[in-house]
Amino acid sequence: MATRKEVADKAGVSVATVSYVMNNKQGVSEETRARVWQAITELEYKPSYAARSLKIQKSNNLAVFINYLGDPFEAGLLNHLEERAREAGYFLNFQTFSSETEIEFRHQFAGRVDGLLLIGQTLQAETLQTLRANNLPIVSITQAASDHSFDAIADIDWEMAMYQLLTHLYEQGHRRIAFMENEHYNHPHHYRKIAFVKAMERLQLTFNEQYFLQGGGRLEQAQQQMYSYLRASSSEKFTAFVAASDLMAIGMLTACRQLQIAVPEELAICGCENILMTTQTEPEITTIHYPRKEVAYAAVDLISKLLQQQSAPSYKISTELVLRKSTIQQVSLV
Amino acid sequence: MATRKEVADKAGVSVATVSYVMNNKQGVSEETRARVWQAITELEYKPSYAARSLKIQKSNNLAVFINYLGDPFEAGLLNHLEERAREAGYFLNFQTFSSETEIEFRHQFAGRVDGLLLIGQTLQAETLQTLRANNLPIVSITQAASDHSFDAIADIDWEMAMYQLLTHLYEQGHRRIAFMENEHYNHPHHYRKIAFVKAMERLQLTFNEQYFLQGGGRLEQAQQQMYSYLRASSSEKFTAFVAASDLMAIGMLTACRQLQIAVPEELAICGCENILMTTQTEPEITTIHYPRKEVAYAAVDLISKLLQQQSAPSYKISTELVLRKSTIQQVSLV
DNA sequence: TTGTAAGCGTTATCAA
DNA sequence: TTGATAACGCTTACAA
Repeated sequence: MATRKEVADKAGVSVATVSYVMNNKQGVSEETRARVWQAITELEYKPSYAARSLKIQKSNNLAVFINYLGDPFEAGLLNHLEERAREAGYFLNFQTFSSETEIEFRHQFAGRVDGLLLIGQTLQAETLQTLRANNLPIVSITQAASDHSFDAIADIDWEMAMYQLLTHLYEQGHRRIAFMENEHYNHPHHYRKIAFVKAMERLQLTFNEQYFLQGGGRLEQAQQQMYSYLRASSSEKFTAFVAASDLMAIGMLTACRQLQIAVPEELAICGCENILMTTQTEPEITTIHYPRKEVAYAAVDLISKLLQQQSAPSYKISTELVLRKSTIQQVSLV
Repeated sequence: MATRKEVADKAGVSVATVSYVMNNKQGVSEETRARVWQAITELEYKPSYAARSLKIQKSNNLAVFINYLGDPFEAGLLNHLEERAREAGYFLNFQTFSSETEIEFRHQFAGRVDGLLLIGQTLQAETLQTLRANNLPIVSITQAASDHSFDAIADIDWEMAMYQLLTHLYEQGHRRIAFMENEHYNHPHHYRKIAFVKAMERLQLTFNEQYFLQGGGRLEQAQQQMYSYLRASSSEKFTAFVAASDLMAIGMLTACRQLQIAVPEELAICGCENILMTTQTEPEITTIHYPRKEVAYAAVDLISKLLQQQSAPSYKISTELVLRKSTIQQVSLV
């Protein structure tokens, strides 16, 4: 790799001039500028990121805390995050986050990234403090369950969305509506449970802890839990299930097929997110649409602003229900 | 952020000594070592990555060229890559790669990452040359279609696997076997087509260009192409389809369901990779198992070795077929 | 319009 | 066993 010094020598100027040219500063004569560019091209000179970072105290790297790349919802979000980050000149470091590794984790980022993008995780107070001390702005995509204030949040209006979804089920005649949750509290799914509970209360529907199955956010576990639930003989069964994620909804649907439970006739199932796979199942799955591209772009824009000391108000949009066969019956239950 | 100088002052030693302690060099008295550690802890000192990178000319970052994060196969691979990279002390930069951006792309990495992890892409000769000039080792996960030699490759034995898959179809009575390809040549799917062609020849099965449908690697396109194919009236129809990816196989299955074509009775469908979703469809999909964790770990290990100037021989393992209902009939076609 | 030089926070060589 | 000090390659006053 050619260095700036070599370019300077070749062009017969000082190193400073090379910098001026590289950074498009004005006050350099056209003639010198051309000569310097020529040398740059010939030597295939590329500035050193490390040196530049050290000097300006910026890395142009952003860390993204992910929960599980095997979830298509998250992968889709990351896809768009990366897209937008590139436009903005950032490199992204994807980091799988879990509570077990949180403590060693929190010291990893100072000086290595300029900011953090979370996906609905709940951080320990001390982690938050360390990150703050290192002057790292934090933007969360999707609301975390605990409300420690990040610098900004980009999300949909979950309470509204969940209320709409439950209203739809209510109109279809459902009264006993259960929820497949993700029992890990520091996970974006957890806030969806909170929204579910609020919506149930608002509709004055009864529920208790029995109404919550633990799917762990994973398809396999959701499928297995649903299977157990369906096999357990119980006098009063639920008539509808909301899953905290589409992936879990898909697992539940498979459990129903295995046990020959008709969906939606015997049981309605719906999810959150609207991942592509919900259109490939039989029946297709009713869900809450989560506009991944829009939210991801907003999140990158927010953190860009924060890094330029601009104000960055949180972004929260309303969204739509996607009604599909898994909750729609010809004849209502009522 | 405290710097090394502050630590040195606080501990009453020189900056060099702090470095010795941080890097666990021997030759420092226990007493000084303790004093320095104390200062480090109290000041919450963390070494600066940028400074360190500049000095030792290493970033401990690796770039990963991805094709499409929306494909669960790739996302799964990345999940394991990240896992292993973390153990090895690397941060990963995921970069969506496409031919359109390849030219600007190739200058982005010098000095910013220590090496590259590809996922079956085919690079232009000049890109390869630039990367080489910058002394970046390149390891490819899955074989690229063109055989420019990377420093190492971690993959399964596609030719063997595809031959096994076709043999299975052959034994089920199929003779007219088509392939849903990904027409983008610089993509891992492309090598699977090559393996398919070889296996067809080995089994002495006839085929021509009509035998290839273009699915673009995406579920939506595969579904649509399959739909068109199925609707087009043709005297001689294929009896089996191999898709270059499971995602495309799923799209094809949906097209069949939409047109009420029975799988596997009227048409057999199978894929490659064995993503989780192939167990959630009706019928479940026969596929080639791709051990993502194993291959991903191997790839990170290979690049680690290369970065330590150790020899790193390519890794190629045989794999297994996963037989499921989408290709298995009670009564054979023969 | 261009050059000089200090400094970013490390590592590592050489002395002491 | 420890301390000075010269790089690493860049940015940016300030000087010329």
